[in-house]
Amino acid sequence: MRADAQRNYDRIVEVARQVFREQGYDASLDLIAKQAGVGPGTLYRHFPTRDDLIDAVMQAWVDHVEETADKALAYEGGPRDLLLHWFEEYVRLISVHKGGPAKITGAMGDEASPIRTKCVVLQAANGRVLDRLRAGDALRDDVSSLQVARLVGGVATVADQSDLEPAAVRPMLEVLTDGLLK
Amino acid sequence: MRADAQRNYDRIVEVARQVFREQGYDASLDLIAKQAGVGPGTLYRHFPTRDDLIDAVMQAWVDHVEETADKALAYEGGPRDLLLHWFEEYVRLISVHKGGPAKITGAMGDEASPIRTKCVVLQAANGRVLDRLRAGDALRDDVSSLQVARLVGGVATVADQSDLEPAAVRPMLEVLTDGLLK
DNA sequence: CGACAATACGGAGACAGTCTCCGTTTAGCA
DNA sequence: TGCTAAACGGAGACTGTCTCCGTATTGTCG
Repeated sequence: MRADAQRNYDRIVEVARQVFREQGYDASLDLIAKQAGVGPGTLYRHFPTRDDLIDAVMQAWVDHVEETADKALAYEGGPRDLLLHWFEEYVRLISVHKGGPAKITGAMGDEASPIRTKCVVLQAANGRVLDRLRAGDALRDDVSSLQVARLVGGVATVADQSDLEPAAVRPMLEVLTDGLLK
Repeated sequence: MRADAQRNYDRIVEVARQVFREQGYDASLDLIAKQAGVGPGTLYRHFPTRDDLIDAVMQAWVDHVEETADKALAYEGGPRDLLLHWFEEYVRLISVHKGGPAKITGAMGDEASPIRTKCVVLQAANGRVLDRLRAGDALRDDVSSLQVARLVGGVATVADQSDLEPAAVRPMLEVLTDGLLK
């Protein structure tokens, strides 16, 4: 990539991250281009679709996901607390941006989604935690990791769309936890 | 209301119902106006916001909700089957239109929502079923009916956005059911 | 019946967002 | 330094939302 192209690419991603955080994922892309000091054409050449831009914005986030899963796995305690704690982290992770839960959970399992890579990372992290529980024979065995991701994603989506406090989300996650453990 | 106004109102609702079913709740309103043979001004005078139109479209649906709850309550069997059956019906009810689950579940608890009346009806129906279970001391008592509605709504939202088959939704509802019963 | 408010209509157009095309500019190599 | 491929960026086409206001219709009252 040419130096100027790289410069603009980075600039756009940086601005987009900020704007998405402030206004949600449906912010105007032309506005992002303007704030980044480039024309709309430049933005659309680098990121043909909105999802492509979102994908780029989330790059840093990926590392954070793995780290969070590591921490959750290091947790010493019962299965219920482990799972509940992980679910809370999971919700927090996918809720960094307004509209994020719906976006991510909707793309989960969709092979063709532009943000697929992010979903894979998230699913891998979730799978690691669940496998630990499966190893201890604590998890009911008629649900897949994908289904669990969708269940928790569903709670996060509702919480996001209804502007719920974390305190209001917790009991819902408890229900999930109890429903998932043997 | 003047006769011609009434005529146009009915016409718009009828067309909107069909278009929403085909294209989802974000279909173009000007297009609905055109198909109904009226100007955009007329549509927007009758229905200032999209939600107002959606609300009108859902009027017939309200009756169906109550009826469905009645049927569920008439069910003879264990709490688990009763609850699971009701949840499946609930998901079906709010999934009549693409985007419906998110729309309805997001509005739940929002006093100012234009589709609030619909949510109230739905919550009342849900409350009736849950109260029956509470009477039999079968339901965990740290969750409200609203929280249950959000949990099931979350599953429906994810299913809607990921185009899941009913068969894929069932196990998720089973997890909820098991998590909710004592 | 006819006239006159009151009510309702509807389309032109302002505005905002998406996305593309293409003439212009620039980077980087020879 | 000169050349070419790569990249830029903005004008503008297109689509959807929503409003304003001149025009048309309704229904009532003398």
